[in-house]
Amino acid sequence: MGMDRDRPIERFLPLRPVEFDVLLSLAAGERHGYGIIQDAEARGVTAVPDVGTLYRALRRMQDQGLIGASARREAPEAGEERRHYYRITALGLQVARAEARRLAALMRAAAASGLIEGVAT
Amino acid sequence: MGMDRDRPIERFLPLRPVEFDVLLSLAAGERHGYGIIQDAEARGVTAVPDVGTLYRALRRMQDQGLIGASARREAPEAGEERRHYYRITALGLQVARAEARRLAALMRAAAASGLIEGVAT
DNA sequence: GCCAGTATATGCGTGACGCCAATATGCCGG
DNA sequence: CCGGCATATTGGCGTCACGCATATACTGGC
Repeated sequence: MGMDRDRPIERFLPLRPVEFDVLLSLAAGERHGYGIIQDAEARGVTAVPDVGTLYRALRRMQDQGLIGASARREAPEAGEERRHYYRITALGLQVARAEARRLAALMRAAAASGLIEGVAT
Repeated sequence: MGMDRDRPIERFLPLRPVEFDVLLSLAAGERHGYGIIQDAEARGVTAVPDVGTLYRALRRMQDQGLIGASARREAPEAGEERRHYYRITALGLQVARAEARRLAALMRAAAASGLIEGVAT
């Protein structure tokens, strides 16, 4: 699987934008693909991932062990039969945290360069 | 140049990791390619862009009008003859700010999901 | 019946990526 | 003084991810 026994976390950084979107949504709870897109739409106006990009990213990230299929898939309620639910894995959580740290460092540098003005916490 | 008369800023979002690295370095002042790499190395340990990726991104971003060739190129001091200096453009600054806002929103969502612990401002 | 929304998947062409090698200069140690 | 390391940029090569479009299918409203 190309698992790279050592350096398991940094191997994935920097995450592609769509990948961080996915991990961010799944960190808040189980979601299906379309729900992740709706999350992105609700979060900010700009930069909603393309559907093709999203679904392919989901499969890729599943292969990499960053996310996994949810058990909810096995007991679908009414109206969600078509949905594929995903959950974040322990590895995915570690990677997401590492990426968040990277972005935080970037934001600090951005603030130091005067790139950020009215961005409240 | 494929300028896209309307929606000039959002067109570029989300920036690729290497592109934000570049704009971030140049927002702090003029730099040459290798200097940008050194900036990234100094900033955080992880995720330093590959040289090929960096130099290709520089040319691409110049074509897009995000960065421009510096005037310093015309009057090279001793030891910097080989260097190509770049500066951020007004457009590049706008794009960098928009991306910083996007990332800030992402960080807020990350914090809400408990992804961030010890990340001080 | 049709259009819009929900939900996932795939084909296609372009282009960005990571890795590596080439080129060239300056500097320092042995 | 010569080999190696840091500096500095460029190009080739193969792979892969992207954006766009289309296909499929179900639901609900008008």
